[in-house]
Amino acid sequence: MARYNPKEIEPKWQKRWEEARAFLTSTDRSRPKYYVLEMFPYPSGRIHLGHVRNYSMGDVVARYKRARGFNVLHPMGWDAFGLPAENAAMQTGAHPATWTYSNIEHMRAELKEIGLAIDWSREFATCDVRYYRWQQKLFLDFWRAGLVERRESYVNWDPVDMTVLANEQVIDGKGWRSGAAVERKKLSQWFLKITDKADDLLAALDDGRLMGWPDNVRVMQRNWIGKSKGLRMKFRFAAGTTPPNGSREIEIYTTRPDTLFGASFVAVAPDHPLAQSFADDAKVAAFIADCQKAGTSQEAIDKAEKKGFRLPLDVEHPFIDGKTLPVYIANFILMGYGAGAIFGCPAHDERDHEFAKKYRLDIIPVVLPEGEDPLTFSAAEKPYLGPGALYNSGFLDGLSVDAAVDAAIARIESMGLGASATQYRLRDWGVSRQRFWGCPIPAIHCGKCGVVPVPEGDLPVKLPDVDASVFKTPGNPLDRIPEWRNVPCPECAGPARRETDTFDTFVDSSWYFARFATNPASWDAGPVDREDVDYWLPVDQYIGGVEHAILHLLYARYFSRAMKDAGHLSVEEPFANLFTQGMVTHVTYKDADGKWLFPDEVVLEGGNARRADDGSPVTIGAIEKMSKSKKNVVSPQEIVAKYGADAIRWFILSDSPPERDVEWTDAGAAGAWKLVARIWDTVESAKGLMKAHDLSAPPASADMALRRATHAAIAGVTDDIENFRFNKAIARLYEFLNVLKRVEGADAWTRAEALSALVRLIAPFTPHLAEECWETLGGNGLVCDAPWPTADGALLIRETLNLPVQVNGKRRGEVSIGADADAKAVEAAALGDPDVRRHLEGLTVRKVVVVPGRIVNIVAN
RNA sequence: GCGGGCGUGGCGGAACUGGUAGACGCAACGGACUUAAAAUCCGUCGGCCGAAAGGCCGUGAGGGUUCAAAUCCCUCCGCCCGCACCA
Repeated sequence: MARYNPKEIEPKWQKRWEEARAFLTSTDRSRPKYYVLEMFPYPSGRIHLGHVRNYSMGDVVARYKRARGFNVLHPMGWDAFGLPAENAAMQTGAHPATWTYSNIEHMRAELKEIGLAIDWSREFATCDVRYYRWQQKLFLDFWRAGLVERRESYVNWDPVDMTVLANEQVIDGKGWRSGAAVERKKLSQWFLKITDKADDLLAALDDGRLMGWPDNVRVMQRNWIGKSKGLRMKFRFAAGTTPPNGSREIEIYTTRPDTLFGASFVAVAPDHPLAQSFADDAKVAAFIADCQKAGTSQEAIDKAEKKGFRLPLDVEHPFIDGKTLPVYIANFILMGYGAGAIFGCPAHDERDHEFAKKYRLDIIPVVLPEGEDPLTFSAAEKPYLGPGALYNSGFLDGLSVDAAVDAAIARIESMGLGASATQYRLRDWGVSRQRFWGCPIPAIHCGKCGVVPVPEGDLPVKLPDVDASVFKTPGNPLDRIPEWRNVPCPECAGPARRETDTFDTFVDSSWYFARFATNPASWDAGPVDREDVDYWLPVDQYIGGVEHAILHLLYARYFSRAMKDAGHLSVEEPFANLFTQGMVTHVTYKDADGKWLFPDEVVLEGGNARRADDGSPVTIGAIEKMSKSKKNVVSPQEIVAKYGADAIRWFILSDSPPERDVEWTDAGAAGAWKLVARIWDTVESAKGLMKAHDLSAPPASADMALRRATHAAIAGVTDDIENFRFNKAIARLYEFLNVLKRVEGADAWTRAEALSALVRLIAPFTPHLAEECWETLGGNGLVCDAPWPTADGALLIRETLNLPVQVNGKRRGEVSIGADADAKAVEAAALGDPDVRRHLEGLTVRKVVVVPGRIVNIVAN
């Protein structure tokens, strides 16, 4: 018997697929469509096992759906703009484009080795002019449609990467890439008005449009959007107190207008115009500076004391004549949320309580918890946040919290002091980045005409050709290329300059799925082909890491809405079903000096580990996500070279449920390789068996036990793939294989049927092996074109059942009985079973529960 | 702090959503083949008692509902993820 050699067999079939153009997207629109998409990779240079897991899952779905007769779109491309290319340029002196495209070359070859059923004719990189020119066009469309805004704002400035970060890219006060402490800086920025769509982005999470999304992702997005309903209202300054800016009143936002009678102060953010208007006062300026200096890191926030600065201002209480409240600048008020100002009710808010205690302000309880005595109840020690009845509250007395909220809003509205308002935590999406390696924002700044869009006829705005040496200087090289930057104004033809900001790369990845859906023949005619995208979208199955639960997925959802508004799409939700897969983990190793070691620097012996070179002891550490810094990485190339792509695909899907983390182990990979060899041995000994039999109708002599196992495997694997339970599908295939081995004496026809099914069932997981087996057995054509096997329902129904019998809930015996036996017959059989009778000795049967087809329980005492 | 999730053999995990707990794989152990090893094949593999048949216990802990609980309810304990001064 020839040993299975993946090194020869896998490239052979990859070549055959390519020659047969097996995975080109069909234009046949008579069949139902199925669009499978995995989040496209950033071309960092190498494929890692996380990619392999992601793309293997998508490939199983794609191949399975093809076999089920769907017209499948399964594309691949590159999220190719971004900082690492510029960092590489700085370090190695290679131009970002050179670096990026050479990485793509390399990674494409690596992906092809995995044997993915991808239509490579639709491949593109987001840094291709052919792609990003249409992104510029989309932006101009959005601009025209009023979805774009340019405004001055404080931005999160990453001093190491020298760029602006979105709020979402600031993690614990640090830049998500550089890890540097983020600073605040005021800049003119381009914004996409995602908050205009906040309501619909939120509504779709719950109204059934995203039923195919995991709950946790929907929850995360809901929290991120952070809708709250409340009241925007004004407090008038008390007579004799006026701020330097001359304003008469201050606007605040609250979700607890019911607690207005418990108000004891008003506070504004350090950035608030009111606070800023006192900036000439050295003490105020010092306080504000102090607030801004305080880090935004997690630790800083946790430790930060509530601090306030008492302004020489008071406001009138809206409901209580003659009562005034002091006004503070407070460090815990955020300018970016609500009105950047609040009223404080210390009795019913944690932060206000802390603040009031520090500055000895009144703590007036106005909500009485049920069962408390109004005369003795106090919130002096800690604020009360729960429900109750209003008291100490004039016209609100006796109302519930909810009713009081409404009543207070109504009163403020009738007084002309404010109106109910909805607030979102979500901010508009700042898309400007001060980087070279991104899509240029198509705008021109003219001293006379202001900010002017680049005329569509002048698109694309291409990145200039630059020498790689320009990246040695920090900052944005686009600022330093006058011949690119200086252009005539498109409106007045006077001297003007180009926008030198480029788009956040999340813009690039917000519409790539629509581009893939467009036939490449139409790629130069527009961003998308309307007919194509209307046919293919939404993506039927999107697969990727949960780390994109908020940013990428929210932006893409927004972009679909914007594209719909601009007339490019018909769907607002781009991804009908989302699957978030777990990470690939591996044990970590450290040597005696505490240095991380690569797995291949370590030798394992029993439960111990030593260094491969000098034999010194190694500590086996935690199982963690594979990362370069911890060196617990295994390269897919090595595994492919050792065991082949099929084994790697099989193992990475077999060991854990796909949504959970999977631990990569050498033993597991070796086990998968054994499985490949085992299937091959089984098939090779049955060479030509399929060709020798007409499988359309079973002969009378067919082995029923094997036929049942075959059809149970078909039904089970089908169900498991449909439900993304790849680990269970694989377990069933092992079971089936075990049966196949046990019944080696079965007749040839039934064995042919079994193997024909087996090979098609493994094809989505181990496609090369499946092709080789299919050919060996004498199947027609390629197995990737073969129809999915169908289970014969009649063979799934057992004629006789083995029913367990319990006595008082404990299993005591088993009866074999016809599947059609009625409850009486089952009961009689159960009571007649010798094992059962033994356990019933001396007892009186009180009740017999028969669960049809499942179990019998006899209650006796 | 708020929100979400999870706890099952030595390990990854099954258990048809209340019906035989531990499928399948990995590891381990025993055996066959071999000069030997690798590979392969056969077998054992939750704990305790027992020679065996069999019995008792067992799904983080404790309680409850039910003929029947890993699954539902309550109270704890532990772990993971997301958000976090959002008024």
